[in-house]
Amino acid sequence: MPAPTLTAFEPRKTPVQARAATTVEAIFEATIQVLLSLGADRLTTTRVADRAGVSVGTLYQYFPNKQALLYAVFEAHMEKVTGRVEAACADARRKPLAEMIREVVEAFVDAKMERADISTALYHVAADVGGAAVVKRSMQRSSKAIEAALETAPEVNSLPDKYAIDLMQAAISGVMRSALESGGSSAMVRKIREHLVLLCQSYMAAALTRSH
Amino acid sequence: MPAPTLTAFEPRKTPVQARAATTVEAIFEATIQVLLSLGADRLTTTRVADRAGVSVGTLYQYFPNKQALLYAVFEAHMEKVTGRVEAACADARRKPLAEMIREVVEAFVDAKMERADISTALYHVAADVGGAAVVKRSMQRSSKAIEAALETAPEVNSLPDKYAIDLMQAAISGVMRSALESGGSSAMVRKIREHLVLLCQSYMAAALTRSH
Amino acid sequence: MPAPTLTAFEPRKTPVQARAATTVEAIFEATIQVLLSLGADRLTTTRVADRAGVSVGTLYQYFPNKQALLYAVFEAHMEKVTGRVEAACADARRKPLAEMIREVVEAFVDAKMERADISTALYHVAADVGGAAVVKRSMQRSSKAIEAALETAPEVNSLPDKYAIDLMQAAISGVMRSALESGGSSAMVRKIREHLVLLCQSYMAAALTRSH
Amino acid sequence: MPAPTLTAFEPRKTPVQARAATTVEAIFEATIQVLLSLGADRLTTTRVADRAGVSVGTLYQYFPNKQALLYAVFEAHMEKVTGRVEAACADARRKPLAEMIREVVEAFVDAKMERADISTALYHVAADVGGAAVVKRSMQRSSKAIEAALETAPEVNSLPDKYAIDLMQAAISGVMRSALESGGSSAMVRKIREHLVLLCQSYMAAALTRSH
DNA sequence: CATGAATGAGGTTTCATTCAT
DNA sequence: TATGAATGAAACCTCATTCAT
Repeated sequence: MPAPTLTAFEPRKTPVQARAATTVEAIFEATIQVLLSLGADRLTTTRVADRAGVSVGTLYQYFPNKQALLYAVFEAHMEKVTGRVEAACADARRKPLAEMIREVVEAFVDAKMERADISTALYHVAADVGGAAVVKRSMQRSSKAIEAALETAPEVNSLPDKYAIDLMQAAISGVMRSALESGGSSAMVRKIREHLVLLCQSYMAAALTRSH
Repeated sequence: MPAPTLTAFEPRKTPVQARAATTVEAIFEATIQVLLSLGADRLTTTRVADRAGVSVGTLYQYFPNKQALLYAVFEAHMEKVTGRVEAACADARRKPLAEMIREVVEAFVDAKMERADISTALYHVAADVGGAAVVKRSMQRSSKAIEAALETAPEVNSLPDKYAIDLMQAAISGVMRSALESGGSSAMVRKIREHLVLLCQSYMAAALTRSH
Repeated sequence: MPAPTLTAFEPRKTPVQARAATTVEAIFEATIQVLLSLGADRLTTTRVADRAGVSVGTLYQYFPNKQALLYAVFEAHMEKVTGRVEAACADARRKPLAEMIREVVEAFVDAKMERADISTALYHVAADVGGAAVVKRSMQRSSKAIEAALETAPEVNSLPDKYAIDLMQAAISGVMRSALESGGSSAMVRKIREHLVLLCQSYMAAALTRSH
Repeated sequence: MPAPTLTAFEPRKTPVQARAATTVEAIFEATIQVLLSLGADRLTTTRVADRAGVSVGTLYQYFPNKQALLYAVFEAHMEKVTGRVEAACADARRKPLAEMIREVVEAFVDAKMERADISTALYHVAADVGGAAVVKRSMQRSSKAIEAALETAPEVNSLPDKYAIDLMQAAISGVMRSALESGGSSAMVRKIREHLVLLCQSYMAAALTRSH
């Protein structure tokens, strides 16, 4: 699986006129619409342009190719989710460990669920677009935020093993992905959210105990 | 993501003759080779046939279309992994809970890692092919096996909440996927395996406690 | 002007079935037809395929891209002309110098004029297709043939300066190109042919005198 | 080769203001730059405008379309070369025939070589742009100048056959083109220049003898 | 006058699939 | 049964040109 060259994805030009900004926004939105209604492999640049009410040419003024477009959309989505997690971490400082973890986990779950449809649609896309790199960056940012929060928890003396946090995140992501892909009801989601909190709490407790 | 019709994927004919079985095997192997060397989106039926040393026409004698081929390959892979987990569950009966979980988790990790390259390559494929259904079936089988094992553990009186086991599996899968996609070293994999055991042990303990 | 990579032009596959040979021939012929009727920059692969009575896909089975097709056509044309010159050289052995030159020059002129339309059409094409390399190879072959012939001329003791023959060829080509592009009448062509002979005879005589 | 309508190529407006003249000059220069760095088929109006530091819109204020631009650039180049030849002819009046021819030929060669890169780049362009007409006009002007010079040569009583001069020019052009396209070293160019003088001297001598 | 965003026809190329041999 | 030539819809992307600002 030859990794796509990331440099090829940079936006072609930055809009200077007001009109252009609107256009880019419309293209973004249209991409998601098409993704949701037709799925990743029936998404074509022409269709996106149509839905956005612009011509293909216009689309290509801002994105050098299809991948760049999808990459940008994916990145924006990840940015939103990561932002939420960071915010939750900031809010949770100095609270007891269990509560802290609950809040962070719930923030993540809620962020994902809020635009569940988009999340699901983007899973399909990420693979063909070098999404791994974006995911990695996001995880690193989240990790940093979580570590910083953990350090302020009253029960925590020393940080856990450096893999522990990443692993926790991967576990959460995996569970959410699984839940989203099997299209669980909202009742189910509530249950999963509950359990995910439990999972993280018990794992963190264990990991911290071990790290003495 | 309009789910592909599953009925369309069934193999066109069952290889009754020895020659046919060989051919199908060759096609399977070739598919994986191409997947690994060229990636999912440069995989074409012609290329697979070439690599397998048969003509495209022959390929289409055994698989009604490209999706069916990929679906079959994916299914076979999942079958292998699931089989391993089931075997581990059978082996672990009556052992103490912690040990039981260790063995099951390690079986899963090892099965995935054994053909890590294939696992990774197939992630890309699963999405376009209705892999979700296969995954679901696999998880259900594993769940059943795990439950059956758990019932024999000395410490366990009552089974945990019915979501707990699925969630544990989803967590494990998620972590493994993340590890594979970021191409971790074997040292890292060992560390992750360790932690994954810890995660599952602590989570199961917590979930069982709760279910009283 | 970044020279096109020549390796990219090699035919994609050699026809093994009889049907295929016909197809390739039809594509060649169609290319020339389109070139003549619409010109180089309105030549599209689709149009060529249509004219050839096959689908575009078929065209691409034999030529990896448009350039490869044009390159092949150009090469075939040069091959024909060069062949004629070589034959003329072989025929002219041992004849007096003036006559020898007359025959070679006339062979070249006649070969070009015989398919004057194609020659003209291909000038446009050669540039975009790395034709320079083909031209060079042709010239080298012709040079060798001419040298070999000259050595048998009774008046010639030593060969002329090594640039002389190439230069003579370039002069002939240039004159023919000019004549073809300005679409001279056949009367004019006859006149030009006559003068070209004179030019070459006098130049060769001078060059040989000098080389003592 | 359907000849483009020449009337469509005339510049849209004559630059009367100083600013405009600068702009046009910049566009000319940019065209050549792009031609040299990217080649004829990656030359786009937008790219030229960018390189020239103006907007596409501005470019279209001075040239009604792409062809007109290229035509103008080509014409300017030919104008320079032709001018040089005319000057050489004027200088050479009354000198002995051999010397006269030497000077004219050398002027032509030197003019071409001075901007060898441009010459080469423009060969590619001329074809798509109706350059034949420009070439023809240039040749006619040169012919006139050469004839006028010849009449003053002491050895010349009557002018040569009316094709002779055109043919000589075509020969020179052909040789230079060939030399430029094969990218000869400067040593080689000197040799070619030498030989070209010889070729023209001997041909003219022969042609004049004949015309009695 | 200059700008540059928008247009969209049209070009090249791919590839899953069929079917005559 | 196996073959592989042929198909052709459909995807991606470019670029000359226009026109509102």
